[in-house]
Amino acid sequence: MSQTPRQSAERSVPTSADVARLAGVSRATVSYVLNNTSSVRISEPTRRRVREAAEELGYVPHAAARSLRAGHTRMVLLPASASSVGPLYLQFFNELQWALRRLDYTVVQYGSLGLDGDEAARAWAELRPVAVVSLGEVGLTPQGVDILKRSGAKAVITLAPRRVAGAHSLVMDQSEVGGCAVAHLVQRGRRSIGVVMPSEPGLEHFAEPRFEGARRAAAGTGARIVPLALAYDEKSANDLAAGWAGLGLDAVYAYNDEYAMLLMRALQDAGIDIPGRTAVVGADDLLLGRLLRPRLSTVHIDMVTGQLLAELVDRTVRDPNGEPETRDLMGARAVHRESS
Amino acid sequence: MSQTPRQSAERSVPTSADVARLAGVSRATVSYVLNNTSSVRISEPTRRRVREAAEELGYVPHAAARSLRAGHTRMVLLPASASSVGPLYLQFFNELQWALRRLDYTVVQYGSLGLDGDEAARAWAELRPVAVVSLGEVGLTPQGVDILKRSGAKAVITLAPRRVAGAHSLVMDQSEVGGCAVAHLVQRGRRSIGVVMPSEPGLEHFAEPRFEGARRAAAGTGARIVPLALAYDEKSANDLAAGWAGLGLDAVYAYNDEYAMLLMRALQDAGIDIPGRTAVVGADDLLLGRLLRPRLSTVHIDMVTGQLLAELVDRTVRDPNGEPETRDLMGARAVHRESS
DNA sequence: TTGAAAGCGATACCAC
DNA sequence: GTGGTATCGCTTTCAA
Repeated sequence: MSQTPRQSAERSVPTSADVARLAGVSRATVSYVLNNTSSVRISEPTRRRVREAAEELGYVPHAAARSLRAGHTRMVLLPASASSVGPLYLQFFNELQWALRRLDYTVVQYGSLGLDGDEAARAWAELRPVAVVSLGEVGLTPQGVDILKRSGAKAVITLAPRRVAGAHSLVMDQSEVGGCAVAHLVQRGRRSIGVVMPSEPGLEHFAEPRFEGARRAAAGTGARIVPLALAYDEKSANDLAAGWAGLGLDAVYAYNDEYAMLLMRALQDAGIDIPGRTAVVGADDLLLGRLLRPRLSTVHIDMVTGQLLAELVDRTVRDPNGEPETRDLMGARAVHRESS
Repeated sequence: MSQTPRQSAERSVPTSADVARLAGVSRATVSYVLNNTSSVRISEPTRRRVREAAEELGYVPHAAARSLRAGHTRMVLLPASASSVGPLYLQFFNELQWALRRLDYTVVQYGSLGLDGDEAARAWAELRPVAVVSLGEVGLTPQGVDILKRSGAKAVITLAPRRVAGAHSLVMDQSEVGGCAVAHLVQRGRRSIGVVMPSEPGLEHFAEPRFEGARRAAAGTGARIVPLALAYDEKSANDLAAGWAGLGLDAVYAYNDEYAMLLMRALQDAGIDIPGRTAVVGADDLLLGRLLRPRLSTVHIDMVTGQLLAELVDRTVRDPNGEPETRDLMGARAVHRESS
């Protein structure tokens, strides 16, 4: 190989041994000083010499070495939610990161796009995270949970629509969203209700439970539910709107506000009066929905706060043998505006 | 402390030594088999025994130990972009992750919310990433870059509005966006142009260059530029609209499509004709902007593809001593619809 | 074809 | 107060 890096300056990465040498002390002393170890008293001059040496060399401790020695990490791994991030999730994510860092965890998002459930779990396990908080982007299986636990994860928490065996499942029951929307429409006298299913991949985990919730809410009310495929582009919306009359619907729950805005515009352009002829309801309570005319009715989702979840993570890490709680952490309520 | 974990089963994490023991071979053999080391021939029966043992124990290699031994990682660290992620960034991010994983890198987003530049750089450096790709969420200083390089990062790449000394700076010149918008407005005969500055923290890195670009585009045309603070809520928009007449503006460039939609609605509600009395231009070319009436004019941004950036990362990792290229990777063009 | 052993960097126990 | 040193899990050279 011609890759011998001899010419490059390639000043190698300083280690604690380098710091020790420069400060004229042992590596142990360096460790004590830099970690403020309280069980040992180091004289002030020594401390200063060590600190200065570390500063001068630009010493940064090696996380891998440290965690190897320690036998555990403080890493909380969040599978990176690629698709399906609305502003709601984003805010939640930020809160969670904040709160976890305050609890002295290192928060790392791991890009798992295109890995299947168990591949992903293995990849995560290699990093030996102390906790994994999955938001349901990757289908975490019971085997996946087992892999993670066997590799030392103290807490495996899913915020998925469905429960996952073995994990502390915090179910965010998406079906409530669909349920609220349809209950609202039924209550307002609608009986023939379309439910938009986004064609975009990755949204099924959310769309299907929402649809199920819609179906359940309609059961026994005499209302019928019709699934409607819709892609997030104007053509798809116009096609759907063009055949609207033939569907015989008097209302539609459009998965979320963005799809609802798209569909509502197409319906308006097709001459369908809203809410007169067809009522439209979205979900997520986006600001933009309020700007439409008529104003978009929606389902407001109360998300668990990041703070709360961070505390659960911490509690579970400290007592991993507590009973996995399966709690529902999402509240949903319909917000009536003008489109329904 | 009463935390002695003696009662818990606490089956400890399997290591390669455990696999070796179970398979009746040495740790070296285990390593050879599991890594498909080609420089050494292992008999097929042995291979199978090792594989089965690993499977049975649920063995997952310890990334920290491996990289400690190897002296380097394949980790590409992306500071997690907390605020300011539009759908545009999201797609780019996903592309980048995909492409990097295809090149056999481990992509990790590190939540750096609330850390200042050098703190953040030190935190990242602890993980010894082989590359850092910053999208400008954190103010990466030349010192920060130095810390990273000293800790072994082969590539430090910024996609920031501004150049950062020492890094391979891929400038995404946000000022072009503002420039395009204002040039478009001037060309259509507007001479008194408001430029929205979002009040939300974290957006300054984008908003300021965009504003600068706007100012430059107006210079010498006789048009005047007026900064307008606007928060992303209805009240702020209504307040701004209420005083609109007093501002004497015939056009506004609203930072991006979302702010533009918000402001446009408030202006319409205040009885301002658009585009007759005031033209409105956004940026990002969101689908939703096309749904408004009048349809929202915007600035379309051509983002560098994730694939391209991934290749640059890989090239830089392989040849860290190449000249840091400072390339502009963003194209912007105005899209005229109906609001201007 | 397989095994023994050194060593990556940091920590914490035990001597001095 | 401070210094030697064993150790964490893994890879890889050298010997057998």
